[in-house]
Amino acid sequence: MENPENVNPAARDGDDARERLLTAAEKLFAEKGLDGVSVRQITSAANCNVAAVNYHFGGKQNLYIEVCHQRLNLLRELRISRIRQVMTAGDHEVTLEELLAAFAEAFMEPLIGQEYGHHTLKLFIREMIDKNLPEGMLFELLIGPIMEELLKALKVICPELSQQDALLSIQSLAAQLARVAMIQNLVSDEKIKKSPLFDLELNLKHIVKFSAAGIRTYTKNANENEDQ
Amino acid sequence: MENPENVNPAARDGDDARERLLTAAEKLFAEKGLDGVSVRQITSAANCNVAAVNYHFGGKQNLYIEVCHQRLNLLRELRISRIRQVMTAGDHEVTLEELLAAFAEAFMEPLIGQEYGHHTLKLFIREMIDKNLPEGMLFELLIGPIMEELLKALKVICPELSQQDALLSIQSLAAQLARVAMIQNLVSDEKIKKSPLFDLELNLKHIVKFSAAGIRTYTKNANENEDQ
DNA sequence: GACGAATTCAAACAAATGTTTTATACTATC
DNA sequence: GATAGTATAAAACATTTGTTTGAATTCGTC
Repeated sequence: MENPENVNPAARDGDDARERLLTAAEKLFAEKGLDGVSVRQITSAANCNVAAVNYHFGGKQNLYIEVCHQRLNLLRELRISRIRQVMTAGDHEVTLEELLAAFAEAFMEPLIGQEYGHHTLKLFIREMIDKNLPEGMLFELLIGPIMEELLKALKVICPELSQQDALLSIQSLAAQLARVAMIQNLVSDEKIKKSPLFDLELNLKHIVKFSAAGIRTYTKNANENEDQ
Repeated sequence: MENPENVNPAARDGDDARERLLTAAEKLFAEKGLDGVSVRQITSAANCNVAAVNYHFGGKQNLYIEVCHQRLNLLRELRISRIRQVMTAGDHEVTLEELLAAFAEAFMEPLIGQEYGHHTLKLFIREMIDKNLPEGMLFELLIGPIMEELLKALKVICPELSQQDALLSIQSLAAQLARVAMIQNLVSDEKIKKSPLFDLELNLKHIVKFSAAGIRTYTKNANENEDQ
């Protein structure tokens, strides 16, 4: 109490061991997954004892869940706020391409570039392959809310679009974005990365154009019936 | 020896230990990945001694590479032959939708349904996240040749399509298909699976329509310049 | 300064890992 | 039937794993 600014001396620079463990674990788990990292790797990266993980979190798995929880919440808020921001810009009617471009940016931004943002996608892909999180956590905390938000926005712009077609289109969009993020992060060969096909801007432009056309296929003939 | 039909008793039903190891390892590696499976799990599934892996393959990793090699070759031939088959059907001009649908089928078929085909996608996704195969093996044995084949077919149907637009479109298509395969395999919740959004046929129809529209965006205004 | 609680630490735990070793069984050839 | 080469087997190898223990240290509070 004597020091009103730093009541807890360990909190000097957020330097609690618990906090150090979280940041060290976040980076390591994202890189190599739950089973790819040993408790000793984490604790030595966090500069604390092996027992600290069990003391503060009650086990390796709990630490993993805690880390994912933080990351999921952050990611969700980033993306949702970006969608809302575009939809309420207000100076003019939002075009379909603008919405898709904004979502594409919101989708990609946390997944590429940053120090450990680089590995965030890895973490979630890994989670889809071998699940370590509680059932449904990924959907409830991330996928569900974002889909809902994008669906709402899409319906404003394309009112004729049926719920089902909208959802299918959203998933097509997300799939393409995930692929680009994957490639941006995972292709290590530098000379391949220079190829225009791996250029981020080019890919995003393509995906927006490609997907807008796909979506308009549903809006154009909403009352016709064209397939054979 | 006295039995002329089975000169080698171990070969009775292809029951070499080496062969048993390959099939057991294929299934297990696909499910859990290289690091997710222990040598003892493999050998006990193959009904042989722990040392057999090192004796026949010189180590766990070599066995993994051997398994992947087989699987990659099989997958590539399946898909390429399916593309060629459609393109040389010959009774009429192949439409864009027909090609896309054929590729979609060729892409999905080995990834869903079968006993261990179920896990093939897992194996490759895992390989993208943490690489255990020799550098470039995945691209050279699978992705590259298939892209080339599909590119060739696409150019026949859409001669106006530039090489770059064609490649981008192919990747958009593959990304969407990979997502569907992923969901088909990985979503365990049965009541979610019943949702029309997870219906395989519906998704494939959507992807063909959606992607055909996307591709035609490039062919329609090959000489115009429409984006602002 | 002293007390009790919270935290850190070195050490040890049992279990599981990939691989190697050494010995035993098999199989074909002479 | 003996012999060389191949295959299987049980056991031991040295590491590494996540977690627990119990003592030492630090903390806020009186």
